Amino acid sequence: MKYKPSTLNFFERVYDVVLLVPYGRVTSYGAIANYLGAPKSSRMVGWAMNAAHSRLDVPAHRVVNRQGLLTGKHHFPGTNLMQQLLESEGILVEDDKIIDFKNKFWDPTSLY
DNA sequence: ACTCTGACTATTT
DNA sequence: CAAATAGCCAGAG
Repeated sequence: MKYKPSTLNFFERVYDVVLLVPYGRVTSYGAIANYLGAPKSSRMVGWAMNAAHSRLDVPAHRVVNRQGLLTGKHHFPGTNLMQQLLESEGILVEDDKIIDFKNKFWDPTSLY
């Protein structure tokens, strides 16, 4: 079952996927984009996150780049809120990088 | 319709 | 390993 390639729900889809991220786990923009069927639109995911700021309470802190770096931490209020949020979920972060990222990584395609 | 931008990623230097 | 480059796509002015 394929989704419409329309960009109509692009942001909504991103929000849905982020909301599906289990507690104590993180995912990457690319993974979300890939799940949406647009592995090349990873930047759009980040863009959606930017818009998510004005949207629902999207746990954007659970979304990091492929290296496990908290690239979007500068978009959060405060200086290290994102890191604190992650640490409060049991995710260790050091130097803006998630420790044992590979183990904490959650891929939406794993839902299958 | 055109141009610029960006919370990315993979590849190359 | 760090920095630079190119590809990529959709939103905003």
